[in-house]
Amino acid sequence: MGLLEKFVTEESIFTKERDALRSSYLPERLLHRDEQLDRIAGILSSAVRGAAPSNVIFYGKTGTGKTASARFMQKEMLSTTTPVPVKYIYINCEITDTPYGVMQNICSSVLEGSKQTPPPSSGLSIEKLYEILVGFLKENRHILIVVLDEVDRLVEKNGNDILYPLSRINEDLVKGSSVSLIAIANDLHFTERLDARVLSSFSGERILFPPYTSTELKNILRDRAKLAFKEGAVSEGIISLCATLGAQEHGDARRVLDLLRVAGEIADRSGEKIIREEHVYKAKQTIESDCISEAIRTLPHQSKIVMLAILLRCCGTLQTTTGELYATYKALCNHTGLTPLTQRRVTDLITDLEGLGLIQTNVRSMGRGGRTRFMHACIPFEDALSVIEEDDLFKNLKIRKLFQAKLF
DNA sequence: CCTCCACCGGAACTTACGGAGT
DNA sequence: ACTCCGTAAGTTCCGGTGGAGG
Repeated sequence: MGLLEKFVTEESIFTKERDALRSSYLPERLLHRDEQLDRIAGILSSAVRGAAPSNVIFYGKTGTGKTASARFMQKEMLSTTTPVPVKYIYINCEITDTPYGVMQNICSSVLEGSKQTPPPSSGLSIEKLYEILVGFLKENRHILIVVLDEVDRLVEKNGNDILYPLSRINEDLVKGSSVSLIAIANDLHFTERLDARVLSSFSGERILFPPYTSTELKNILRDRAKLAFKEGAVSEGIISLCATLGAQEHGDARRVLDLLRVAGEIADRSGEKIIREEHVYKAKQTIESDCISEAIRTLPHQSKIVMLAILLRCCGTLQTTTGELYATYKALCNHTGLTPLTQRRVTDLITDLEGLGLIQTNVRSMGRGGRTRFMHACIPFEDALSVIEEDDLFKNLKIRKLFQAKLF
């Protein structure tokens, strides 16, 4: 029997619908989001009548159904006949995080199916792209609904550079064409960073997505489990365990679904017919350590060295300061042949590492001793070290020997 | 109350790069 | 061949800043 064959012949606990446990899966109906969907439908309904819907902000923490709701409305919208053609454009600003990228994305979607060639991925000015878009919308009546997911990222990086022109674009358009924005933000204080002029274009249309309660999470899990697993594979106890284990801090449906899916995969691989508690605990561990390894592995070289320096420094003393760290960092650069960055730049890398959850920092004043950032790694030393060692950059560097010899 | 340390962190500027248009 | 464009990464400059010690 071939290596893969046994996985085909062997009975799986999954049905063909195992994707129902992925956060990208769009169910027939979204549980516990009726109120939000009603309001969104109310706002977007003007598009169905051929008028411009107002701009709207969705806000709420991760895994509260914001993206799913936006996608859900997209499906609804596309299955409705409208007097004016409606284009629904989804942009994830985590991926497309530059003003040019957003503008190019919109233009390409709008020009899709027309004779005009879509604008290139670079080379033109943003004003040019704006002209292309306005020009097309003036000649062809269209209602555009642009979803900007993770918009916080875009605003954090570029301020109101792109949101401002987009929220004002209707002033340059003729009757019949319009552009409406759906901004999706994780940060509840997102609006504070917005320009007053941009904010006013959202005129109070804000929809809050509160965290799911544990009962709601269980309903969602049960709903999806029914699709993804064969009957009897998941007990009520497992549903409850996933709901509590996966959502300690807030009701994040994504994480809870991931947990059940991975637990299912673990059970499946060990050839069991039902998911047991130990599979869920194992899944939680797997997900966590995979996250950390992936975060470290994808770090750029310079950040890896900074991370390594923190690990080495913290191993003996539990925490370290920027000054100490920078000295170690420079020593490591010497050993690896990389040119060290300035301390200013390194502090930014430290901030990045904290953002990834790999380290924790806090600034503290020591009076005459100055003010500095104290930091410590919040991941297991050995795990992190072995991931870093995989990098070719450190092939010739005997990290462990250096560490023992205290060469930095 | 003032000083002064050792950094923090905002902002502007520089460099490098890939691509477009002419 | 040359200029212009946007973006990413990094540098330079510099005005803070919390609180122990004088």
